[in-house]
Amino acid sequence: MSLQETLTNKVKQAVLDSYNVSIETLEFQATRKEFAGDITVVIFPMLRYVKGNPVQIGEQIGHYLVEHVNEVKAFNVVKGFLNVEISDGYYLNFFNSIKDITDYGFVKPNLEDKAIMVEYSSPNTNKPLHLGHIRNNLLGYSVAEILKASGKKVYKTQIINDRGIHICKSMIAWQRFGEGETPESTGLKGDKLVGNYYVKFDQEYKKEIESLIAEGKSEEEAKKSAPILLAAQDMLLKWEAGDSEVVELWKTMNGWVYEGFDETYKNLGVDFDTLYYESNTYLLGKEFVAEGLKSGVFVKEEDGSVWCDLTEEGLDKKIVQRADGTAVYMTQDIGTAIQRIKDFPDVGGMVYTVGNEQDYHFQVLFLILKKLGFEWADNLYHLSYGMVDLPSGKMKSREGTVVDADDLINEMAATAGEISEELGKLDGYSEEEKQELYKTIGLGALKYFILKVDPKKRILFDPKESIDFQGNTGPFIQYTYARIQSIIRKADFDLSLNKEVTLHEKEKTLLKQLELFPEVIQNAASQHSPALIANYTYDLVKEFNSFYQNVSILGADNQDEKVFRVQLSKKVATTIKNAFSVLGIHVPERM
RNA sequence: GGUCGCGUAGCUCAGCUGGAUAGAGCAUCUGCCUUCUAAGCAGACGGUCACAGGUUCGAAUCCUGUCGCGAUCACCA
Repeated sequence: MSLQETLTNKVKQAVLDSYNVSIETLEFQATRKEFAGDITVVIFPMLRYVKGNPVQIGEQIGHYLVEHVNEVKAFNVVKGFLNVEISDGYYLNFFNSIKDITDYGFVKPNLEDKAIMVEYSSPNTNKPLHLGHIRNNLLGYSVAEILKASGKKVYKTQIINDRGIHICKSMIAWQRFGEGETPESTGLKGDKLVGNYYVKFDQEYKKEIESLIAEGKSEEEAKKSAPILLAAQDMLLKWEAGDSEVVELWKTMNGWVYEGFDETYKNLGVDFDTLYYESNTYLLGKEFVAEGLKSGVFVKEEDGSVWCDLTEEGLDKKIVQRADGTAVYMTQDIGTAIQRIKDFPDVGGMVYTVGNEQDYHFQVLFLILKKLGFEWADNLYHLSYGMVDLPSGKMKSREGTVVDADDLINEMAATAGEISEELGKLDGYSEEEKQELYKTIGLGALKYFILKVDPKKRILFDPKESIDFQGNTGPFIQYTYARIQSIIRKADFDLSLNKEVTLHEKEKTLLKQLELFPEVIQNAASQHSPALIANYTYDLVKEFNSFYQNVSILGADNQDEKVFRVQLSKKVATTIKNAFSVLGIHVPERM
């Protein structure tokens, strides 16, 4: 039985004995640090059942607890708050029970349970990844890892938006202006090369519009009739018809992009268990549109377009298939969802990591899947996150106002390198080891910067103000880990705990913080929020540094204390490491 | 206009399933490296929790309205 359960029972008993009333629930909170005590029982809610003065009631319960609960050492009552002091013995026991559990806080997946599929990244294949994708990738990866740590079986996936007019635009521009350029011939990353032609298309398109307007056409007309756009649209038709030359070019250029993406994913440290391509799933979507028509979930308009009427649910009508029979975004998302469950029958729910601009889309998608009768439709979650904006506003690939993912990752490592060089603590490291470390620190700074904020909030990223390496940052936490490793390297004595020690206040605070970790993992999983892990880790590390700076570890008064402090530090380090692992952040041995 | 989200210190963010005097970091200022890594520690300064009502013993937190910012309401994705 946990301490809180014991206290709950005993408080209830105390109230029953003293006032002859039984109460249902109690409210506990951690005692604020300005008061003596560890756990606080809030008396106010009891006043509904127990008539009396909250201070007196608190005193009464406090006395009862001291008498009947071993772990309760003392108490004090401030206003309606009963602050209970817990004995060192309790915390030492707790520490002994977790000391050797290397994955403390994590729950082993129960393979009987249904798995969760987490979708993230899902880029278009016509341009390189940028900071917005980085947020998506980090969030998706981390939420997947958090779900795993909370005891779920997880598949990571993405839907690659590999077909459509956008990729035809890059293709047509490459055909016309590319002169046979390849990643090999230019030394460019494949996604960058293709992205250049996407920009090139836009430039040509704009030129053509201008000259058409000069010839007297209206802007709207010009936008629709620009030859290069018509060529792209024509190419899309050819693609859908299976034109071998177009399909060949499409495969080649997408191949370049995938190679580029893979490199970025590798650098970011994210991975996928299985991939889906839109070009493979939109047809299944159409099948289910036909089925939905039969069952009356959808209706066909006179022009042949197919709709889902969601007005009863307070939403609009939504198109699921065009008049010409071609698939829309919704069609293929329906297909993809169904395909995934077919491929992985153990999946019982899905998480979609997609920006909040698509809130409505997912509301509708989930509703439609439910109407189509899929039971798993109840377990779909849109992990909706805020946009990453620049001071100048939204990032736009075509206008070149993007923060490129690869560039940013490299810049972060470079900055980490500069700081490290200045501090000069890496004697004995080879150049290779140093570069590896700079990458770890740079990525740590970037990932933490993004993951520590609540997913649903938008992030303003100012490229001129570089991401911090001090304070509430990834490197600060990594630094603390490295510090502990340094101590462990020096502690070349027997580390088995013998006698019980008297806890220092800072040690007790650390133990209390460690005690919270399993609960934090569970909360982060149920709320799909890496930010909770980040903030927890920061609090733990802050406490540790205070301990480190105020209490001598290797210079403790006696061997027992020394051993205990090293062990405690070690546990803090592994907890940092584990917490950071679900954020996808590595920790260094030195820095 | 309808719908959804956000609004907390100069800046970036915690806290939001209601509880004590609203917490961190950055920035500014003061101390601390002849003792375990100063990417650190200890402290100072800084708040009408957007605004107005309401519910409650108690509201940053819940409800309603107003204002501001953003998103969305396509036979685009």
